[in-house]
Amino acid sequence: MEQDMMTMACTVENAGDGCITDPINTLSPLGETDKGDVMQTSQTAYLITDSNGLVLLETQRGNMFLSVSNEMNNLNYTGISTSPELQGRQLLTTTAAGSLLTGVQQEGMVDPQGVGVLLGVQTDVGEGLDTEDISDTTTEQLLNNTDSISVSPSEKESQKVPEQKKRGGWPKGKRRKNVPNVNAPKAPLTGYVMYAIERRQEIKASNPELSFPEVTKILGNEWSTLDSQKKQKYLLAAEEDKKRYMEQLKTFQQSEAYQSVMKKKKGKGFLTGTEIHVDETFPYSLDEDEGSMNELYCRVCDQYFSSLHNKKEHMFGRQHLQNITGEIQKDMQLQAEQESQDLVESSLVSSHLGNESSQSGDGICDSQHDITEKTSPVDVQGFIHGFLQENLDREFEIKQIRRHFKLIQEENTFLIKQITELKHYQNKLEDELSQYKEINTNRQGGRRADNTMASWNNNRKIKGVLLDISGVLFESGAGVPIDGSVEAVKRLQSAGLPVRFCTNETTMTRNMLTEKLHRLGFSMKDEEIFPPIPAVCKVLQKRNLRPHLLVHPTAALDFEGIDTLNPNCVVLGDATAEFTYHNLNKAFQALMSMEKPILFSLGMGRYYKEEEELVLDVGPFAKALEFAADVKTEIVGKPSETFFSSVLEDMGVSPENAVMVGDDIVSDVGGAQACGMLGIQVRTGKFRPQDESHPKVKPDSFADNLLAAVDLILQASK
DNA sequence: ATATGCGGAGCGTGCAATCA
DNA sequence: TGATTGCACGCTCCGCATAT
Repeated sequence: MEQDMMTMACTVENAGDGCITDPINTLSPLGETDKGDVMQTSQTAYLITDSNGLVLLETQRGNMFLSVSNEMNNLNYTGISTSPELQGRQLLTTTAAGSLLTGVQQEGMVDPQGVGVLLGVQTDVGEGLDTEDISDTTTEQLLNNTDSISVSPSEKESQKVPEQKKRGGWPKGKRRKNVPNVNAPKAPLTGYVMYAIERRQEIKASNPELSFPEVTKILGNEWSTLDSQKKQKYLLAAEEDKKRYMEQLKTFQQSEAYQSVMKKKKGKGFLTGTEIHVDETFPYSLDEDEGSMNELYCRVCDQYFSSLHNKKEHMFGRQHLQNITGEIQKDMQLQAEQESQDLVESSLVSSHLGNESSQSGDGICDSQHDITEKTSPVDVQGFIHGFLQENLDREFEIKQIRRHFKLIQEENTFLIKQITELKHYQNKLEDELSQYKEINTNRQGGRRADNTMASWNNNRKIKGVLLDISGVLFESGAGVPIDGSVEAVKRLQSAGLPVRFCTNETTMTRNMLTEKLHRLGFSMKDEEIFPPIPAVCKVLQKRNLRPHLLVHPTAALDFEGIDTLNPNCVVLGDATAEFTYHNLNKAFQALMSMEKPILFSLGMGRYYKEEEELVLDVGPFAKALEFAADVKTEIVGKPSETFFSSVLEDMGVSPENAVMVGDDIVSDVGGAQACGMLGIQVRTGKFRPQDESHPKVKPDSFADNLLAAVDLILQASK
């Protein structure tokens, strides 16, 4: 056996030179090999009986022979086994420190301080032993004094040549869950836990069949019923441990790693204070620099607590420390990875430059290499690529934002426009409302004229009066006289003023109209009523014209005696329902068939009021034919000057001494003014508030009704 | 939430055996 | 020879009971 060994005479005392580095955690039971030359102790340790106490330690990395010297003070590292039984068990390293020889130490053989003094404890075994004695004694002692030293024959056999472990398992370098940093202090143990640790072993030793939870149950029961004096011992110990923890924690928090993590957290926005400090108020100090608002918040763990107590518990707890230490480890890992990457990159660059250098032969010096490493083209390209990509991303974002902004702007513009329009309508409606309110007030307050005598008639003396019928004497459709109108007419007639009733009414004959007015309480002669039909009949007879009639069927009766065969003109009245496409087209065709087409319109009113609604008058239809046949309409009726002149002629009054009272600002008032008469607009009939600001016609006066107008007229007639 | 120690489930990986 | 399958291994996580 000895011949197979190469003595290296390397003392374990001198293990610091690097040949012994790896700790072994167990020393297994001893035994005797079947060959007799090696006392097999376990899978990991052998005592070699015939080699001066040579000890073979089989470690996880290999085997080591330790020889015991006569000086008893040194345990010599002897060499590597080359025997067939031990082939492949090459010694690599072992530290054989205290923990390694724990089993032996229990036998009083090994000083836990180190193997170097291992044989110093031989005093326990006996002094003056030779090497043979040593080995025998050692073996014996180990066999006699170690409870666990017993190995079955089958085990011996199987352990003679340890089975090679199958490969596989967890991959090298694969990341695992972060293990709490060993530098972080362990949380203090409670009194109960201390008691449990101590008692668990005892209970387990006496009742090895009990499971862990069962033992824990027993422990819990024991602790609950434990004498307070006995409890006090553990509670005090727990208090001491807490102090220990506080001290260690303080130190830990002052450590560079911890501070680094806290600074990093601060940089990420978790902390807002200007500096990190550790003081006696720990653990609150680190987290209280944000002010009392956040004193229940742990920024490291990003967690809120319902009370200071809970937070305090948390700050003492493992999770908080794990978060801190996790950060530290992450930091370290990142740093390591960065360094590794830098190394790879720099080697790549070096190699690249080295090739270039050797190819060009220009001999780039080391300093140049250094500079090149710092400004590595790999970095620059990477940076440029990243920068461009980032730039593209940002540009895309900006484009989207601009598009969105534009849409919102358009929407805004549209809304502003709508608001402006609505405001405009609102103003208009408010104006109209105020006008109506004013009118209403005036009506409630009785009749009112807007002008004094001096201002409205310009000192012109009234000698004759023309009155519109519909809308001034009575409301069209309703068929009832307007308040005060009957009285007003009577007053005019009583004053001796000549009165003529002018109307463009063409839906009934003059007789029918007179009868209607009489029924309403008015008193006038038939010839004082001036509808347009009698007037147009005079014109037709005078000019020898034969009309194509488009008038109301009733009004047609007034054309009795007028030759309508072979028409050479068209007479248009308020035909109402007879204004059909067919009839209008017939009139159009008649006009178009004439060599010199003539179109008479019995009035040119745009609309009038009937039963609370405005309806189309003859004007729009006359304009339609005028446009279609390209003719100029001759108006017979209001506002024709001829019409008004014929009325004035009948009265024997000059225009400047006559006044027209009407509800149609254009036909009545405007037409009269055009003839040189005065015009009064009454706020009845078809009157609308807009008429008071009519762009073309400015009445000489407004009056709420005929009665008010008559007041003005009678004063102006004096 | 944490400590205690242990056993077992479950997962991921690598390797060996097997098969086409 | 490559693909598939099964096994071994290393590791994590969980549960157990209890007090704090």
